[in-house]
Amino acid sequence: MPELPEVETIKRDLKKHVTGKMISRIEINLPRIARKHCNQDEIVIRTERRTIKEVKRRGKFLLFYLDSSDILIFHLGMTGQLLFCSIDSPFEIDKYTHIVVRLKDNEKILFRDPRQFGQVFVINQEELSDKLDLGPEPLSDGFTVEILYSMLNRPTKIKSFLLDQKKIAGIGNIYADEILFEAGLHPIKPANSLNKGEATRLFVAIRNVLTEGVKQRGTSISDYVDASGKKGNMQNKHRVYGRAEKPCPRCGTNIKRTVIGGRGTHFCPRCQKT
DNA sequence: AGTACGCCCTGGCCGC
DNA sequence: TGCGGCCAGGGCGTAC
Repeated sequence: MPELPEVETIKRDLKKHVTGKMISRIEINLPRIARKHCNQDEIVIRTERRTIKEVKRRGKFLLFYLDSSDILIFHLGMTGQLLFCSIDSPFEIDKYTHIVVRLKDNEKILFRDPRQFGQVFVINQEELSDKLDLGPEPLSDGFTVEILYSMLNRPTKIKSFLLDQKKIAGIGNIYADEILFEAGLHPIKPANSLNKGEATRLFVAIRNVLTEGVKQRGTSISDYVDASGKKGNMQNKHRVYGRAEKPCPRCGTNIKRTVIGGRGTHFCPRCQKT
């Protein structure tokens, strides 16, 4: 569910609500969510009575910088949600609420995740680049056509390339399909077959589609909601994702669905060239 | 070392 | 109404 635009939306919401606030205690009800990098007891100990200095995003990870040199990190997997809970915006702690981050005045951040693919862990700031192991942020100034072009040096299908977090951080299955439609590139096209012009089109499409996704506050197809529990609007703007056998908005040809790298892939067989 | 696939889970939807 | 089968936006471990 949550790709860069969704995590960015949640980050902006939580930043407003929790920056400068102290974590009284974290409760972890499902150990498997805390299986990576450190165990659940360590997470509890290293976050207790720590103040949240900053909230940031890196790829699809959400980062809470603490007043120690530690960072509390969440990944939402497929169905994860982070809900800010207060007197004004109460949320029920249900069977899918695996983590409760308790703040003062009965405020809380709830982590819900029906499919349990999410993760939580605490690492030191110095371990960040090592433990997350991500490619560049596609919306940052540091990401350029030249950098993108230099990474397109392998015969991997371009769709798989876009999904590889070590290449570019934050693109998931939905935005990958939308980006390739925007760029007019067939998802099976080998990455190293793109010429400079095609790489430029891909670069522009990555920026445009992700920026529009953030502007629309993300895509809500099933589980995704922001930190207030509200749905995004980007699903209404999709041109290929989830539109198999419906007409292409550009040429009218029926959109096709196939499977690439085990993921459902939607494309216009006429507009998108191999 | 790079790439492809099965698998981790649960819920929703479709067809019988 | 019930149930089996299939689908799902992510990432990892394993096998080449």
